[in-house]
Amino acid sequence: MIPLPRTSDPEDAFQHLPDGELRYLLTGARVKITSARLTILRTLKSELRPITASTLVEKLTNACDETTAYRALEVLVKTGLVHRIHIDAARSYYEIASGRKHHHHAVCTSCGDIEDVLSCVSLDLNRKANADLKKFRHIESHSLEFFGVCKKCEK
Amino acid sequence: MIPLPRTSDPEDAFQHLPDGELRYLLTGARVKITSARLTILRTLKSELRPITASTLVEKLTNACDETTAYRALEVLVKTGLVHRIHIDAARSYYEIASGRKHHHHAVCTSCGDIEDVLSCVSLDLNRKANADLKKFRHIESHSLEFFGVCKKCEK
DNA sequence: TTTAGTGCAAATGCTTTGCAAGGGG
DNA sequence: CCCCTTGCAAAGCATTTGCACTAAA
Repeated sequence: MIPLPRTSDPEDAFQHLPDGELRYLLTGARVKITSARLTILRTLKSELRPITASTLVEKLTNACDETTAYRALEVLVKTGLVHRIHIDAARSYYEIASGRKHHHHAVCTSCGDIEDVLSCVSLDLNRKANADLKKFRHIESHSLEFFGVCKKCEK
Repeated sequence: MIPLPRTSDPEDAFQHLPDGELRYLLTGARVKITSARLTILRTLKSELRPITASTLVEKLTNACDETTAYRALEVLVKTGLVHRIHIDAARSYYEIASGRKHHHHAVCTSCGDIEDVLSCVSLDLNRKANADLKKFRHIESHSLEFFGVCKKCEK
């Protein structure tokens, strides 16, 4: 069996470009490749935890306007490339979705630090919830956040 | 065995008053009994689902100022008599806590309707999450919300 | 070339704050 | 009587919108 030439891989079309992978993701999501979207994806990818829109804009150091960031985030959330998280009412947090396994978050109620919860605490949660519901036929997703005081703040 | 006289029950001291139970709850929480707090508790108690601060204020029909409602809610959440829920970033939702079992919510992503999830989908969630965490010694609570399109909106 | 994205300014909506007056324990 | 709570007005922030301009496909 002859290996397919590398160029038959659609991802290759982007590999020689900067942000090749991100361009590929945006194309796959059927949205335009713009520098705001690329920069936001690149920034979120480098983050270890979810960040707020204003933190994001700071890190972009004027690569784009705040309004543009909100609009780009909206698009990225809709395409599923970015996840929006609701920890408190004050603001939304964003994290890269692509390439990450389903996970949850533990939030320090004192300093706000966030740690991922990778273990599968949530096996079958949607199905179990569904069994209990009258108004819903299908549950599509869930959000699960844990709260406590982290070790640093405990002291 | 002679039954204790009813007056030995501390709750009785409030039972003959309007909102006796609510007064008892506020006293137990060591906060002042004010008409704003009583009205808010009474209103939330009559609600079938969590409501926003502005919906609450509408229902109070000027029983108190909006600012007072926010301040009262703050106190009630701190005492644990009311739960604050973060479904989206736009606003907080509130529900009576007292007398209700631990439960979660299913939220319609189309119309915003909310149904309680009573079944125990979350057995041992905190402990399981804790086993996975480096930055935390104890997880104290969690929030779990389900999302889907309700039957009405499905059509 | 055509549609979608951008920047800037202004508006919106929820929530908080300052301050003087009022009410609960 | 003292302190906490209230009402009103104004401020604060995160987010959205309108509009003319620019850039992606």
